[in-house]
Amino acid sequence: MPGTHKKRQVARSPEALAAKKDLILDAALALVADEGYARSTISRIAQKAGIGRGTVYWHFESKDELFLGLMQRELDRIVEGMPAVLEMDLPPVEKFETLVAGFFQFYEQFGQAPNVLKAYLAVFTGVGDATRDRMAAVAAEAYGQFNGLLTDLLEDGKSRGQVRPELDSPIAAAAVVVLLDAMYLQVAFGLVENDPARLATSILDLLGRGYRSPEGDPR
Amino acid sequence: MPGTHKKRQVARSPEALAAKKDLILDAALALVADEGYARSTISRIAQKAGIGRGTVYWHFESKDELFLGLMQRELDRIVEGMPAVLEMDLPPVEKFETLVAGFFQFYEQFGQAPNVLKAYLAVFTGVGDATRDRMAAVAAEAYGQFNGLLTDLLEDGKSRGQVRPELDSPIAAAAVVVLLDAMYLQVAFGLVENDPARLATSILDLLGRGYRSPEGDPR
DNA sequence: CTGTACCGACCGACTGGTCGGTCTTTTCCC
DNA sequence: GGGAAAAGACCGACCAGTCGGTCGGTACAG
Repeated sequence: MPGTHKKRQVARSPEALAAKKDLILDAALALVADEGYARSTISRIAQKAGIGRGTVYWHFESKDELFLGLMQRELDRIVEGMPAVLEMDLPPVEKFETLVAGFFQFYEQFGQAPNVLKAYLAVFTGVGDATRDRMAAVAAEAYGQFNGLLTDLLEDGKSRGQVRPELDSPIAAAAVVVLLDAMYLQVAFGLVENDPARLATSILDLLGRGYRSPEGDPR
Repeated sequence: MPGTHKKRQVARSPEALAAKKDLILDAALALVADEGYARSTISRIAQKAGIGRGTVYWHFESKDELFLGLMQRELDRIVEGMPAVLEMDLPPVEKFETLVAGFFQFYEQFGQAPNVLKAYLAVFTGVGDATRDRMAAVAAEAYGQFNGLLTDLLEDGKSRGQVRPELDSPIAAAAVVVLLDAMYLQVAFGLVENDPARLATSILDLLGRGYRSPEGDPR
């Protein structure tokens, strides 16, 4: 079918609606990623999405609402892939590390890991207080899920002698989640000059075996 | 000397100048800590400092310059106390952990750790690109110093058998620095509901001994 | 009188959000 | 079927308000 020109999309269906919303969110993400929240005005988001200013407000109640939706969408994507790892036929510690490695890879898939991270942070700090609380709640839920999986794996690992029995699993899992995600913030802002990949490997090693020599404490 | 009213200070000396600058920085820090960067306007900073709007611009070239100075000042304070720990009569691993613990305590001394952290982050994301780069450079130097000390201590620990010999000290040190500081960001934004103190303890334990059971890998 | 320290009215730029209006698609009545 | 009316999707000029920064001025020390 030649000459299939669709300069004006028809929309109307829920899918098309969602697609348009995605279009706007994509534009917002791209913009905020390399210009920061402050410069990501509605005008420019609309311009980047190739739509009118008012249209943005037709799809989203406010600027804050737009960015809340952005975070929600991205976090949903993270959570989505997590349960698959649990289906794998591996000992718990391996699953644990696979899950963690997957977390590392998550941002890479965007191609521009630092900027994406930066973007979320920029949104998070640039947005109004009430919205920030809601965003935190959304994020906390995603983190809670990840945390729960890791806790279970650590417990499972304990029962198989792979994990130190005296470890407080929920707290340790929380520590791991916090540290992993947080590390990327540092990398994103260029506060550390090390290669992220090497840093990630080192962190996994550090978390797994610790820096202390296993031969007791000479003290 | 009764009736010592000094509604108008004389200043003039470099110390008084610096004191005034500090006054402004204090106001900016307090404001940004509990209102965020976006609401920390020059007007309100001036108001909080009890001075006129124009006066702020007499002491600082621009708003960005003000916040750059703010970050510089606070980071200088962190770095200041670090070498003292090295003088202590302790084995390297203990020094290492003391240093790390001191880092934990640093923010507590403000009384409102989360807000201060949040403030820096808000400044960092709210500020212009050029200023952000300069701030990152300032931060990177402080981090570099901390990192260097930790690396030395790990190396020292290796020579005494307290630290796993195969550990890549500079990378591990970087990982620790990154993780420690970054964790507070998470806590500051309420992304983790755990008690920061317990989390901190768990992290130290995790970094020191790892989650894996020392009895080899059953695999 | 000169230079330092300080002040706050004022300015231009820009922002998030609104609103009247346009064009397209669907619905409905005959 | 056809034509009118309603609904949906979209647009951008406009508004009120805010912000960083300027600038003319005052007070005072030397």
